[in-house]
Amino acid sequence: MEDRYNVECCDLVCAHEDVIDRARRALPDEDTLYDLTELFRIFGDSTRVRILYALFTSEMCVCDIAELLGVTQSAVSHQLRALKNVRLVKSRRDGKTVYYSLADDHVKTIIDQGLEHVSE
Amino acid sequence: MEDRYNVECCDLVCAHEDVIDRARRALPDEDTLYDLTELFRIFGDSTRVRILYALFTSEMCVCDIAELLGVTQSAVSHQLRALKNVRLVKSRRDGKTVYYSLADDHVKTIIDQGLEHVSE
DNA sequence: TGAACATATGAGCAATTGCTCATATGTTCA
DNA sequence: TGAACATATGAGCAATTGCTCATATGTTCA
Repeated sequence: MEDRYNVECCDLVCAHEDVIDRARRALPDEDTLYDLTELFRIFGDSTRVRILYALFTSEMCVCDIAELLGVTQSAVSHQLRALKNVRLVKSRRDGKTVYYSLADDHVKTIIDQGLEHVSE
Repeated sequence: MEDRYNVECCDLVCAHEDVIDRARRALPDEDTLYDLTELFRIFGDSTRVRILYALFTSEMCVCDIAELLGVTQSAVSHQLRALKNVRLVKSRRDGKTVYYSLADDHVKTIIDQGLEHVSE
């Protein structure tokens, strides 16, 4: 059952078992890790980040976002779905038009943290 | 020169020009956007996030990280380079061994913000 | 200096991603 | 109800990505 003895790296040498064990306990569980990376993956595309920036100013309909960014309505719609899946944006329908807005202000906090890092 | 009249989306209707103009001014410049999405893209992979979590506990050598995560030394090395490119980790050499550690505590802040969002 | 070892790196491949195109769905209004 | 319109969605494709394999680079020590 215990497989910590199986030190295969680097021809059985070098491994600092204590450090590895400590790190292993710090690793997040599978589900948390999945959710977390999925969330950040969403921030890793310029079209999506542009959409989020646009929504900082006010809610917008799909069509307006498409015009603003110079991409297809379809592309915007696909990306909005991705943003919605991770609950970064929400939508409301008004007649034929669907307005999208930021789900909460985590978006801004996360982007600001990122900005702070890159602008050092 | 002015091309705001060119409302091509949705058969020339629907566009809320004021909203679009306001949003356009809020968009980040090209370089900032590039740096920002590149940074978040790095957080969008589970191997890289696992490495960061491991480094939360202490500095570690490449070999230890490889054993911890059960991936190749090569894979770890490639990912560490990516993490280094965006200045999330730094390294120091001690003889044949290279120890990696977190570059600063933006890493933790960003991940914590992400966690807070996904665990709502 | 050369053998041993830790790490870095390039090539190549399967999997993923973001887009466009075509079309489906949902809503309004005459 | 059906035409008009805003949005959503599936298929398909080019580009990107993360891995492994092979090997190069850097360091120590006898």
